[in-house]
Amino acid sequence: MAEDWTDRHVARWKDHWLDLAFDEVVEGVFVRVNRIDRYLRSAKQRAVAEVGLTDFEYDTLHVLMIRDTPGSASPTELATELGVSGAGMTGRLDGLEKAGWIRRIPSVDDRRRVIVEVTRSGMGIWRRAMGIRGEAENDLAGALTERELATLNRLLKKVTVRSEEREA
Amino acid sequence: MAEDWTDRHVARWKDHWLDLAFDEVVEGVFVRVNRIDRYLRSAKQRAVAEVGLTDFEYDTLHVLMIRDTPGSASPTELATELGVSGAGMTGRLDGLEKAGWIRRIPSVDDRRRVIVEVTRSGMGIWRRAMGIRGEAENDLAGALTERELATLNRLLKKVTVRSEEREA
DNA sequence: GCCGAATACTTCGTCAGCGAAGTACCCTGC
DNA sequence: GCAGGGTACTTCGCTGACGAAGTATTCGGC
Repeated sequence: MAEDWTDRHVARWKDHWLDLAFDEVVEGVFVRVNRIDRYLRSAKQRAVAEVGLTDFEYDTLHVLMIRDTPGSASPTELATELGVSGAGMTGRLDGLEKAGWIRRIPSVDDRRRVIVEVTRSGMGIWRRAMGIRGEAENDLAGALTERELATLNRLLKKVTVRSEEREA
Repeated sequence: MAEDWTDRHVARWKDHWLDLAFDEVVEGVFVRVNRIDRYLRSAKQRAVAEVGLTDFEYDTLHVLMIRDTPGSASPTELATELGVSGAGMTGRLDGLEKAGWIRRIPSVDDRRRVIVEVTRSGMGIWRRAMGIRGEAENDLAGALTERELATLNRLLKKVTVRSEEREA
């Protein structure tokens, strides 16, 4: 197979930094993981721009939708899942609310709380972005056979399982 | 094997969003790629904080070092490789220069140009961060046998090759 | 049943980054 | 040999995010 960016990266590294010990295969795996993630991020950004959302507006709608209670959450929950500060969340929600994609509803049983709910139009625009985004993923996946995809998935899971052990 | 975050994500998705067609394995692969990348990003951030660098300071030193002419580049080259604007690069270099990790040298043969050069202390701090960062990668890689790692690398390369075709 | 601690969210001041405009310089064609 | 266009970097005004402080509400112990 022709060489990719990672091959060139690894080759260059070897030439210049012989003294910093590293395993070529390990380096290759994680650089490629990073390159794929980066590619999909930019594909996502294009999808999202196409329907008229910014990156962070989409992200916020996305975590709001893909949860046990789809389309409804507290600002704090969203902030945690998005890895964003409470203050940042307030700012995001202000924008989304003004655009009409979500609404804030004061909780009746605990008046400190606010419930964030997606609107019909918010759900619509998120779904359109999702569709375009899925195309890019399926296209990439097409580089592998079904058997290869299953193997890849199995091996990646071994890695994520360990990473989640480390996080715990 | 026990379930990971991605398994739960896929299961939840299936329950709530049957109508948005998607392939479980494809979704699994790319969500896991994202989870691994995210884990390594946060591991990197810890490594980098430990030696006293911010994320973007490390990134800048890093692209300055891992190139054909290690430790020397123009601001524009760095900006392109980091995906940052020219203005942003100026700001980063100001900080790095003040901290004594790089210096700006005016080019003699083209006085519009500036050459960014890493200093001895800049190289030292970058290397320390690299070492800690490498430990996290090797630890994750330990979840797989050498044979599995090689297979994973081969399959990932098939995917990156396609992504690079799409980018061209 | 009331006081102090905890919780949920917002406001405020600051920072890194962006795009656009500005400055300085080089190069090409006439 | 100089005018016009391009290049390399910096400055400027603005935006999204952060942490810390502020406001409002609930909870827990006595």
